[in-house]
Amino acid sequence: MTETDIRPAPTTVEEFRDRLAAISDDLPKRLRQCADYIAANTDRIAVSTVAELALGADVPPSALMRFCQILGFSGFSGMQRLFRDAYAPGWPDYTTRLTNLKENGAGSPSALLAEFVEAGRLSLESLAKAVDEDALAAAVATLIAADTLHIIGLRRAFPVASYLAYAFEKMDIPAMLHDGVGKLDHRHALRPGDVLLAITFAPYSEETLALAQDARERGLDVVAVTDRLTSPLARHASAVLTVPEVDFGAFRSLSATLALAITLAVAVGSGRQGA
Amino acid sequence: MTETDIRPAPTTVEEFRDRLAAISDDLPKRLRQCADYIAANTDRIAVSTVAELALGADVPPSALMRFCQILGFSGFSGMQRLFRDAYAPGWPDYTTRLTNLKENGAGSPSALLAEFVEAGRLSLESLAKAVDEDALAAAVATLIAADTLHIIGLRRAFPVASYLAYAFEKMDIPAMLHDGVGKLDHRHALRPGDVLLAITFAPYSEETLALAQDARERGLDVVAVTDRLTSPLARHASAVLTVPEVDFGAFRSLSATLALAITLAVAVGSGRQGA
DNA sequence: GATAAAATGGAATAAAAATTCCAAAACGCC
DNA sequence: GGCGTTTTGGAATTTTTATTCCATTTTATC
Repeated sequence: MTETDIRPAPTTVEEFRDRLAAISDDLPKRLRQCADYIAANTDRIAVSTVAELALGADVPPSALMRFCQILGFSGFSGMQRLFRDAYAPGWPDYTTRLTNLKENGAGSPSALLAEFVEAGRLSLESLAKAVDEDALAAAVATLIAADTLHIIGLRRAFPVASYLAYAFEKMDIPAMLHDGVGKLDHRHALRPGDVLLAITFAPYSEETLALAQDARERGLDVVAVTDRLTSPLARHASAVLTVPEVDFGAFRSLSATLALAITLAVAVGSGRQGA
Repeated sequence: MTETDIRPAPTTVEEFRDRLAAISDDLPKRLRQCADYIAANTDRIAVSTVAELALGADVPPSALMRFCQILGFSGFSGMQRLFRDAYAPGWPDYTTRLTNLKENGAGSPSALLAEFVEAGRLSLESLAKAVDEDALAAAVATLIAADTLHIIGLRRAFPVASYLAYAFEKMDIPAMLHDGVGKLDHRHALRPGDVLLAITFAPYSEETLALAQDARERGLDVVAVTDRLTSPLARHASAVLTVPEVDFGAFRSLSATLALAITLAVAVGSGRQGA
């Protein structure tokens, strides 16, 4: 580090992140530790002291001070001010409300709702954290290039499949929902150039796996939405998207799966528009 | 204030609020100011100094100190520690991740996903805040007392309806999904003692409204899941549940609606079990 | 492997914040 | 309106926290 990069301090959290990313490479060992720890714990800056953060990053306080100055602040206090001002906790009374709901007694409808809301929220958060961006991009690319989309998802995955069918229809994308009504077998509808979008979670639906295998054997691309990379569906798929859904009791929240589904739909929709 | 109420300090935000509410009445002028300001700005305790809060409450710092001690803390630092620690969960780096996803560029699949995840989360939070507990309890009671459940929800509400049908089936509750396949009209299946569970959002589906009206005219109870109390569906309903769903772009996240749906299903399921 | 430059750790210092204490003011009661 | 009690404001003190500085170690270069 030379002292030539005395640039003005970031004034927004955005700028802060940019600066952090920009300098993170080519930084000596201890300062790198600071950068890594701060990047992973940005949210704690507002409520911690130099000593606490230094302990967390496993560096002496003076190293952290130097780090703040390299970022352009006059010191730690300047950096902290940025985050204290921007600080807006996610509990403007939401957490309180949840607790109130649960206090109605275990098993009461309100308490159940609180549990499912929480399960949904956790699912969404895990999805954001765990999503494989490359796999997502690959799946979207595959779907954009397809002629007709075939969608299958049965039992608990059926709501997702039907939502996808609805979304594709809205966007004038040719799509066919294989819903198993009347035990009809529509596999002859799979034509070269088509793509199958299959959704299933443990215990995996036989019909879904069978259709995926069939599609694969005919040379079609298969995009899989499932719960684990080791899912049997993954074997037949060219792109696999996993969704870490949190269950409460016997029921899957589906929030995360639906968020992923609608993302696929809209991404494919806008991708095709441009094409 | 006498000094006899030296009770132990609150150890959770809940306890804090309770204590605050308990003492807020019968407090001298300055301390009352503290209580009011703190109640309205609880979220800033973690990131403020005594001086800053005192300024905000328009009292001298020493008054705020006294206030902290009345609450049971040894001083301001003790109170602040509670909020700094409580703040730890919530976003263990979830927000960071969201920002990263969005940085992939507007319109990219990752950025879209971030938006939908956020929309889902907001929807769930609003649901928790806005849910009418009495209406929910009433709806559950109605559904428990029913002979057969009829479920209708078309277009964007169809995933919800199908999920409900799946859940009821899993729990051996007699339920019939009116899905409009083949333009078949199943209204003759509505029999006295049955209940209709109807779901629709603006723009409201004609078929759903018609079936609800029909059911109502035959004297059946109708439980409505919709977006506003003034929805046309509400006119035909004996119990109305509203879901404040946040949209992103043209698409509804459905997270909150599904959470509500699954709550209904499980509450009804356990209610019938006990009966 | 010698030399210069950079990086580091920790002790010393400065600054800021929290906390106490008490004299003065306000209040309630007779 | 006087008297005891409670409340108040602010200055003094203590504690915590941030920051600087420099001797020592590490690293890079030749």
